Amino acid sequence: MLDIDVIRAAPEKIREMLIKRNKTTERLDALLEADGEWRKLTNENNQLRKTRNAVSLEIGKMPKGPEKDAKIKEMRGVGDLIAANDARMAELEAIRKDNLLNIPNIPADDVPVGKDDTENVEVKVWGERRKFDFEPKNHSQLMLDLDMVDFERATKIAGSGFYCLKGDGARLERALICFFLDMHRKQGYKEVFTPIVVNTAAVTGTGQYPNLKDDMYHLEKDDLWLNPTAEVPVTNLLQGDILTREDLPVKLTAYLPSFRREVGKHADTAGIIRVHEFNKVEMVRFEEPSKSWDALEEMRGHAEELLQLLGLPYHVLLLCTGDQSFSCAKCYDLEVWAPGENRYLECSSCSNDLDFQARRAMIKYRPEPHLKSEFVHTLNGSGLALPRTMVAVLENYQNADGSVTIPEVLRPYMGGQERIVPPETRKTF
RNA sequence: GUGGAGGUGGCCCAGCCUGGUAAGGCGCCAGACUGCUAAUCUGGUGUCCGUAGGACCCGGGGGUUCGAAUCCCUCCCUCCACGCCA
Repeated sequence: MLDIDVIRAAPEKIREMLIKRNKTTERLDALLEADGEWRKLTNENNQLRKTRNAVSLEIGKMPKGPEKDAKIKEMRGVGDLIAANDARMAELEAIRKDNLLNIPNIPADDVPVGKDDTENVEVKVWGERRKFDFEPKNHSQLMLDLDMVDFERATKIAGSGFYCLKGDGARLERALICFFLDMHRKQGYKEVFTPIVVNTAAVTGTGQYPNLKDDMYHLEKDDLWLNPTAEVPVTNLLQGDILTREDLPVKLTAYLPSFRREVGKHADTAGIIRVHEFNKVEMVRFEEPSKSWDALEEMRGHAEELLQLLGLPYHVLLLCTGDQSFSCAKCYDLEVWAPGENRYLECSSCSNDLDFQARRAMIKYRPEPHLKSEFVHTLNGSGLALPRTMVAVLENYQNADGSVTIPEVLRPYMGGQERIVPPETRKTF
């Protein structure tokens, strides 16, 4: 959520921003109109209340009689006027809030202007793409051949778009999670494990609600949402808090399942690249405003380190204005190379949201004990999304005989195992 | 789920029964004073509209009233006890 004062001061800058982001400006116009009328009525009601407060005090001291009755009657009329204004103001505030909550963050100055994902800018390429002397399989085939996954049975119990890992598939998943969390701990993040369902205040705080509400699973009876990304529960842990400067930076990491309805996105890929439920390890940071840009670069480095230690080639994209998500001011995507797919797969997004989420979730800090509290800056980055990392591991580390070599950094988490090999006999489990 | 207690500025807490427009303390800041960053005294320390000034704020929402922290309804949360339970 943007600062209404900033919008009032320079509405034309906000208009330009929306156009750069490839968004309409209707909401801005509606917001400004509602705000103008709201301010007018606010002043009007302030005057009416002032009168009523003074007269009410007099009434309390007056003796019974026609004079007192007349005053009471007069004040009853004033009360009606106030109530009428209040009703209109409530409407205006709802309009204002609805529009304010639906206006995206302002892209940082160094974010390239572009209409969609074709105009993102590649800022870094890391690693050598492996040259295969055989035709590399895609992950789906590998996982089936190695008996690591069962799509049908997952569909049976949950529907299409879900999958069940088994055997070395499940163990590799767990190894990756443990590796990511251990690395983030070394990088200075404190591990948390939060609830996987969150309330509407939480999804509003980080900006998924209302504009992405159709992509989240909603538990109607309890009005709760299934976690769409760990950014939501983890960032909102500090909802409503006022931190001290000594508290900052707060660096948290969490492993959490994430749920996406993926409405309108057809499953263009068989396998586990786009699914309704997937695991993700996330980094979330709360920073002093002056330090958030450095923190973004550092956090991106933390995510990159994981891919480097896994020995997976990747590149880094700086997202353009048209492809940026709603809440962020600047965002890098890390895409890992998947030779079986013959393309890059997005496995991390690292963004600085500035005070956009903090203003929604009321997360503040006091620069000094006597100074007024200010909003913190929030950042989040995946480190990393599991399914696509697993795809990259399997496809990059596959061998001609159909086996997969386990990257060295993961072996301690798999009891020293070095390879995943096809099963000798096929049994149900 | 049942019963009880509770939710008041950054923190603690009074006021509620009996409606009259939020007291006090701690912390922090400024000023005064004093050898002193200590003690003491004075003032400041929530949000909104704003030039002034004013309005609002007692967990959220609604109601009664000229006037609600206070009375009524409703929802949420916390603590304690009991119940149920992985």
